[in-house]
Amino acid sequence: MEDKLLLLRQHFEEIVSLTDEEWDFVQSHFEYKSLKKHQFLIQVGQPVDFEYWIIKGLVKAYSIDEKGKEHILQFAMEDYWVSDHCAFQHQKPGTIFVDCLEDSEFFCLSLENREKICFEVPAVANFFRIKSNHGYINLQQRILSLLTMTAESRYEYLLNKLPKLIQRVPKKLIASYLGVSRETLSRFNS
Amino acid sequence: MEDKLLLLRQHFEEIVSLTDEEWDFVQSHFEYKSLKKHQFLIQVGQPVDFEYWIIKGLVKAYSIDEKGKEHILQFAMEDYWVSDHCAFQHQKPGTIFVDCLEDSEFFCLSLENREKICFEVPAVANFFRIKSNHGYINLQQRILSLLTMTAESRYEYLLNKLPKLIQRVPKKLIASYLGVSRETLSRFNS
DNA sequence: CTTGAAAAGTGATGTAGGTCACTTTTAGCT
DNA sequence: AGCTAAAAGTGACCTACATCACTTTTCAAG
Repeated sequence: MEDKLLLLRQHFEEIVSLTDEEWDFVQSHFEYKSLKKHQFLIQVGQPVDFEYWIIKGLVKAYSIDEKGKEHILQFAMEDYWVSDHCAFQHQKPGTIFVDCLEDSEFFCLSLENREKICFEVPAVANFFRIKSNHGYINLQQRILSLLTMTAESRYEYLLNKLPKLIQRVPKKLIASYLGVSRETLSRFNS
Repeated sequence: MEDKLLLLRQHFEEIVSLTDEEWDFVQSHFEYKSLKKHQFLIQVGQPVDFEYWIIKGLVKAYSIDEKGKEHILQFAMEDYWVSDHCAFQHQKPGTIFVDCLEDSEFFCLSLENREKICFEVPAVANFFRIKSNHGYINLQQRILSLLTMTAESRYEYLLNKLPKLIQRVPKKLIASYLGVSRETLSRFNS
């Protein structure tokens, strides 16, 4: 476990500096969790008690429309944060599903604990501020890509940006992330 | 000007508490700017020295594709923050345009000053953290709407969510925000 | 190594929404 | 009030992509 916590510390220290005492305080507010492939981290209608930092593994966050079709909001793997941020922030029931595409391990942070460490250790508030800002920028890029690009160029773009991801995820899920049908995506390569 | 700064303080205090001394310190790091309709706040290729809190007015943030078509990332009005967050954060040249749809006034915050007040006044770091988180949640919603909804229902959704905005913005810009052509949008009402 | 299920590929056909060209309406300036 | 330019509406036609139905390939579990 120490090695895993060290990874988390490194993740924080990529952005802000923490003293050993600060880190001891911070790390004591995380819980550990591990799940097998196909198990759910978050489900629609269930409480969302945590946001999760992924130690290892791969998950998908998605919602299901009236027709039963899956729409993928995010893939998240090692070193990513994932949650139903909306439900988590407002402590409401989940609005999306998050489940594991591979066996996965997480460090879990409750809202109460997050606010505690943010108000106790300013560097942590700055860490989350900067992280959140990066996330915002990424989503803006994705919106632009949905507005400006064809399905095919969105696919090429993703191939370049996250080649590793494509290896680990079935194409039909990539299609659902790009907002295109499985069949259409399949016709792109050829 | 005092009244305008008071508005800004209220904006901060909706989320965090600040002492008078803290506020004095914080407010001294903002600059005031005012622009007429059609003037640019940010331009592609130009330095992005600030992020802007809108005291009054309305702006659009957009990019222009190879075919010269405009794609609107965001409308922002009173009490909103706006910038080219990506360029601002990395101090790179602008990647989008932001211009005024109405005469507008802003408080401007440089990156240096933002980091200064965030590291000096922890409440401010928490303010931006929480704000940024809200922004992230909004963008996620918009991505979901682009993935799951038809152009028509996205329009209806927007009509319900921001009726005031529709009054102030020409429909062709709404179309560009929704990712639909002007002509198609025009056929929805009828 | 086999086998059953999930994933991927493929053809035929349907449709939401785009594009182009033109008309009508609205709104800002002098 | 009168004029110009931008905005909005509309018809005809086009295309990217969806959907459906089916086949082939891949892969994991016994």
